[in-house]
Amino acid sequence: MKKLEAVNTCSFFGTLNTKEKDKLVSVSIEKEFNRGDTILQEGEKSSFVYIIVSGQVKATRFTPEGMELILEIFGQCDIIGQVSVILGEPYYFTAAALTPVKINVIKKEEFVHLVRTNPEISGKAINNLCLRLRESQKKLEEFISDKVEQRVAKLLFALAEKMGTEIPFTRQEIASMVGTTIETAIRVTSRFKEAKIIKTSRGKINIIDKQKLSLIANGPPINLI
Amino acid sequence: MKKLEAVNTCSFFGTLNTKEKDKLVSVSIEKEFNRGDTILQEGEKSSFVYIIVSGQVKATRFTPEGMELILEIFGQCDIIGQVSVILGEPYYFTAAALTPVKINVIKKEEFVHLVRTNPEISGKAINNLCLRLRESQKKLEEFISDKVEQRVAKLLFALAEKMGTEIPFTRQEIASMVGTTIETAIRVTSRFKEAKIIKTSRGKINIIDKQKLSLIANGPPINLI
DNA sequence: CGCCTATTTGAAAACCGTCAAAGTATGTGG
DNA sequence: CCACATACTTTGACGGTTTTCAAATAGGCG
Repeated sequence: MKKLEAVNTCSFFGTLNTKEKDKLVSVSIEKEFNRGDTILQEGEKSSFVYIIVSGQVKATRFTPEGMELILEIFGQCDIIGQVSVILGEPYYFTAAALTPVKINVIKKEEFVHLVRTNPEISGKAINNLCLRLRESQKKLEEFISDKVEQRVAKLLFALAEKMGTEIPFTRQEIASMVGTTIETAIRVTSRFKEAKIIKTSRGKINIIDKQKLSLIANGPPINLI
Repeated sequence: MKKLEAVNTCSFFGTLNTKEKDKLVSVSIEKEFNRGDTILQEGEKSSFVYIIVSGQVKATRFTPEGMELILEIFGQCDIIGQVSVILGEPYYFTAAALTPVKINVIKKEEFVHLVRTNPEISGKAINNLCLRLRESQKKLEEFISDKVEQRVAKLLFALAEKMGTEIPFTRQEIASMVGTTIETAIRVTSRFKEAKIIKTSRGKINIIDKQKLSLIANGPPINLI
């Protein structure tokens, strides 16, 4: 009964009764992915939702010019493909594993039915969508009012809050999250390193001075040199 | 029974039975606003949702540097304040009437109860949130991959689709919708005018050549001069 | 007519993307 | 254990787009 793992772990399904959980488990398939694996691809017909049991997943889109944009990072209990399934459109982004990932796959019809018939679940879905909408709107505002340096500082600060002071992303991924090029991301992080705010190594960043980071993120531009 | 107007007009409430509609009407208050009036203010406690019966409303935020950003334009049947009410946070933006507006005001508790107990309504809410999330994510991508000229072209094209070829916005509002300054908005629209794509007058823009607009919006940069 | 707001234009500077080239860690196979 | 391949990181120079600051013009309304 390994599949119960997701159902029991995820707050999203916490309120189901035993019978409902059993049904959910019976219609779901468990899959595993390694770092880098593609879970679903932009443009594919959206026939399944994917519930993350463990691990992290990035949702990316590629602009016509080939620039990667990371829209969201999903973690435990997040549901991937929900919006596309509900809107009846092809998957909007490509989802790829950032770490080894365990996932429960549920058929579109089962998921929709579950959301339709279970008020607790639809309530959770509404909450979740509200949070994501806010996040997206906040990012929009950041793009308009912040320089790249501030955006990177905000990102690193938020990631540090969420996953600890060691941040396992490449400069390219940092760039894709703040919507810039790898070169500028490197130049910005290099300045942070100069200022002893972070330490860098291949594929990861360690936060040393979170306070200074939040100063840069929120305050006016600060002269780092 | 004027208040029934909103309830009957809005697809959001179309599936309620008579008794439910009556209840909704009994707990809502009808209000009217003139262009420029503030309907709700960012930071206020979110105690009501506002259902637009007629007219248009802009949702704006001001960056710390005083730059205005128009997040969304709401129209008939849209619900303002929904996300803030559901998340239990203060209003996230300021809503101001773009035209004369009729609105039904509903208490937070009544609205939440309605969404919780009526599966049809929660379904509609989920749909609505999914659409808004997609919109927001698309805008994010635009900011990263498009120049101002393309963003303005996209905006004008979309507005023309939605409200006809006469677009009743000032250059400042155009600027706030695409996240730029009024000066660049003016420079871009002036170039469009040169190229006979639009005509401009104080506070409004008339679209002449929608096709060329969509070329600029989607295609590669085009030399206008 | 006079005032207020919206629009316009110019010039300089900031910020960031692009292109090109080189350096450096990590792992693999011999 | 070394050498090589690969991917990640770094740096410099240049140019294009957009912001900023400043000042002038024009439309609409009482």
